Amino acid sequence: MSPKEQLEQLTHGTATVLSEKELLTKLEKGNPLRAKLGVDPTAPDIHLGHTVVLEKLRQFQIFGHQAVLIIGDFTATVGDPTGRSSTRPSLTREEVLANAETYTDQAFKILDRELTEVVYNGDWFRKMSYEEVLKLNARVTMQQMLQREDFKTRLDGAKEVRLHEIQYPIMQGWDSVEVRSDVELGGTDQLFNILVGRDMQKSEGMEAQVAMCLPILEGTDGVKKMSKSYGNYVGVDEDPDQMFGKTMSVSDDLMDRWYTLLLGQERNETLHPMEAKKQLAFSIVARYHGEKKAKEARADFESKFVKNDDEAVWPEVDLGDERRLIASVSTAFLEGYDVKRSGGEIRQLIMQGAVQIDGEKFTDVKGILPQDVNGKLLRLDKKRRVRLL
RNA sequence: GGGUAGGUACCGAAGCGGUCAAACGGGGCAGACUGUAAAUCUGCUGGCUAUGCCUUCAGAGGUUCGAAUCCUCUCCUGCCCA
Repeated sequence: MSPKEQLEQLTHGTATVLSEKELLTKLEKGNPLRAKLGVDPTAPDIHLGHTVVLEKLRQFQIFGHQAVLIIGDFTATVGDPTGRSSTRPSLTREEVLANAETYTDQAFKILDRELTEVVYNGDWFRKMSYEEVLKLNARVTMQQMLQREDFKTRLDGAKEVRLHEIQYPIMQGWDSVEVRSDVELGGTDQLFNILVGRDMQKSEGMEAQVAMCLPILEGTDGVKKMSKSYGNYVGVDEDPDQMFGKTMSVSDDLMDRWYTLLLGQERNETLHPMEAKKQLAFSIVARYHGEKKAKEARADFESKFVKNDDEAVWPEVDLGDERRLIASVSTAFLEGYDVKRSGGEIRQLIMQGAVQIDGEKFTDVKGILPQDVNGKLLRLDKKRRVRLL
């Protein structure tokens, strides 16, 4: 493939590339590029948001370039302030290392393990002396740091900004020097950090890396970026049914975003939106679990929510001798869905008629279930039911 | 270091001696409607063995019949000054 063709494919789907011209020049040299991606194992699970950039890195691999995955075991203990409205909690080293392991395992669902160079930035940062740290700090001005939107809003909004937080971009930048990256990938929110990397490399007499930013994927709520801490994520490790279900719950607008960012294609406007969404959900599940599981997930979804099929498979819960409504619903949530609901929440569900058996609503908070419930479906809310034993 | 304003439920923000489990907004959850969409309407949103009981208004003490509200000390943050 010619450098020009590569350039075209590599930049496809990106939000910003600084600069395409530099990237082309690098490609024209004919050597494999070192493509860097830094990840902070602050949470162990990789979700669809991460996959946007991971898939891009995978593309570099396919084209014969060297993927360099930096595990920010050191930076994670600081916490990336990017886009944050408050200081991140610091993680202990143990937590970080544990997270790192599950993280890489999941990342290799997308990347080729054999072709990926994995490094830990603690390897160089832990050895650094204060003197060296100062030297790095001298290369960035306070003004540059303060230009950042996230810091500015926090300062204006009288929110604290801790000094260690401004170290983050500096450290990320230094990573680029250590791994001698030619390109650094990241979300658009990483642009500033990646640019610091360019400065760092230049002042070390290296050729500056190209910054390649990918769009940020919104989470299931359709507003905030997908993130574990916002609880709006779909993890690549989630079971097929959940993946399918979560995708089905997104808004139509968001579906379009997911189509372009995750599948790299546009949604078929001639289809009914729901059908289009089912296809999206199918593709996502198939990518991480295979076509077979995806088909099953779709069939399962349809029997549960479209056909309202009595034969559908629901979690099974044994109530034992318990027949009091509140207690029964509580154990159903806990054992069937691993969800803790307080008595108050359950009372609400009951009063509003969410709790039903065979279409019969139980609206009395002090109510009691019939003695013989064996095999019956207990409806907990719109989306959840359990089969009683 | 000095001055000053503050720390209230998931978040923002009222309350400034009893009627406060704490207004209001956002978020969240649920019901109706639907396509597990959007919009809209409605209800709920500290916990419980629940016409009552228990734990909350930064923390620890204290005053009072009674405190989120008053006093003392401690911790934390903003702003101004140095």
